[in-house]
Amino acid sequence: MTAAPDPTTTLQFSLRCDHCTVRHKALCGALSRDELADLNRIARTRRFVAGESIMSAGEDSGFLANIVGGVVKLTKIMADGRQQIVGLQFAPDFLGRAFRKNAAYHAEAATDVELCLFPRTPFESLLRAKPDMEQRLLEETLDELDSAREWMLLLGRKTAQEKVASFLCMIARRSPQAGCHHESAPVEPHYMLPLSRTDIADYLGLTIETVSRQISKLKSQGIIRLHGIREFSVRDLAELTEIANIDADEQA
Amino acid sequence: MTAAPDPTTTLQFSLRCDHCTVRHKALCGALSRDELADLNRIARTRRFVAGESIMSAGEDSGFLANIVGGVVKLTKIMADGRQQIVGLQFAPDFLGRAFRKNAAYHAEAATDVELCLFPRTPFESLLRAKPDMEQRLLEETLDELDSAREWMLLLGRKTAQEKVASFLCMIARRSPQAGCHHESAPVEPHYMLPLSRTDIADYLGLTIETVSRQISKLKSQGIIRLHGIREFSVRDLAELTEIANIDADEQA
DNA sequence: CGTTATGTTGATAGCCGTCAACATACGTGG
DNA sequence: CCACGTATGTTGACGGCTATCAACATAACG
Repeated sequence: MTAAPDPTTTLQFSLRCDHCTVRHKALCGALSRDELADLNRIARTRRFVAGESIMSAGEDSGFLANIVGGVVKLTKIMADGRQQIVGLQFAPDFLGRAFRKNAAYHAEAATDVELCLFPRTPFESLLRAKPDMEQRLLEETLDELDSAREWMLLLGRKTAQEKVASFLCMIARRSPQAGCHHESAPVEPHYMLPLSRTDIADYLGLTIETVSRQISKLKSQGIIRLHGIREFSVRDLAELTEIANIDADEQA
Repeated sequence: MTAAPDPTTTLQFSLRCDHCTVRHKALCGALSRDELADLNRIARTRRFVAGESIMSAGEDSGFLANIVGGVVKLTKIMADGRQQIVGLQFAPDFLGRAFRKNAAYHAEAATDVELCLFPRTPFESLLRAKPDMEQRLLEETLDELDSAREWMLLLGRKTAQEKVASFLCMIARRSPQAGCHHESAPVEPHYMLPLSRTDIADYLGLTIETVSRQISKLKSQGIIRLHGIREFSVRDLAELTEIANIDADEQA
């Protein structure tokens, strides 16, 4: 970790955070420059390769984090091995269970991941001291709760076809390319799948075989196209959305 | 609504809140006596009978609330009528989506319910002004998120038998009688089911027929006893927990 | 006491899980 | 560059779990 210049000497000091790609959207966006310098002093970045475990259920990893890049999956595992992904988090989401040491789930890098790590204790003190930041965390947590409930509807009531279509819609909607509908670009945007078939199955409460079959079916129906195994494009997003049985108001 | 005495005249004024049964556990427990008087001035209580709608998805009810008594179910409904309960809330839980007008789900009284209602705007201002209270809301929201993820595992990966057993365990654990294991009381504690069979099915992602069959099966196996239709007792809670396939650490 | 709502039980069907074979992609060492 | 082994993904056959449809039982209610 490189030490930042003493913030008391000048207001024009530079921080690693200045180059952070998620700086203005993440929790730390609520901080003043001086506060950011304080946070900078306790934070450090770390990379995880795809598949690497970030935190384990029931044990305190000792830190909380911002996701700078990549996708993190949160999983629960039953004694006999059945597994369910209970959350997918993208940059610049916050990672970790504030105010409780033992998370009830595992966190694992779904892709290569870069995190900005904060030791738990000083970060929780900072949260308590900065209501703006705590409020950002509250709003992010409320959004995650809404997403979780959306997924409960999917897990409890949707068919395999609807589940897979819903997943592809979610990926298309959350991808960076989304929204870039150049009139001049007649090509369909390509989306990356951040998960393996096994992970998709664990996210949707299905088996890999069923996931594979439903993807093939959508492909043969001409709704989607596959480009390699981790990339796809959508012919008609409205039609895919319809197959997914997603209400208008649940897209939020 | 009865007006409280002017708090400036004395510190010994009385409030309706003094008699509130959830006062010390709810969000408002974070407030000083004067602040409580402020809240008291904008709050009012209201009763809902079982089945009555409290808030509808996509529209702003204009208020947030504490649950003083009863059970509230949060539901999502698909266009074709399929329904999923995405949350069950008991006193003294907080009800409503702070900082967003349009909740993505309906709230309905599962039993007769008493709420302490707060108009949205002044309550959100109060939240912003009182970090202690906001922090309580954050912690409650984090707990709800944990519960939602717990339920995602159930919906995605558990069998019908495990789902029903898990539900009964949850009721037993959250019931007021829970924990009162008098050595001198040889009778099994009786628990009330706060939901109809239809609601249980919608909570577990099953049909009412399957719920009914699984309950009958547990009864015939001697794991549970039914007393009427809305009351049950458990012969061996450990055995029921085992059937539910609940990990030790997920009971939190 | 009749009527309706709610819950139970049975028969059947269909969706999705399981098991198995095969295909493709990926990595490693010759 | 190719051969090989492993990991990952696809496709097919079959079976079981749970949904569906239906009849009946019980409870709730006027």
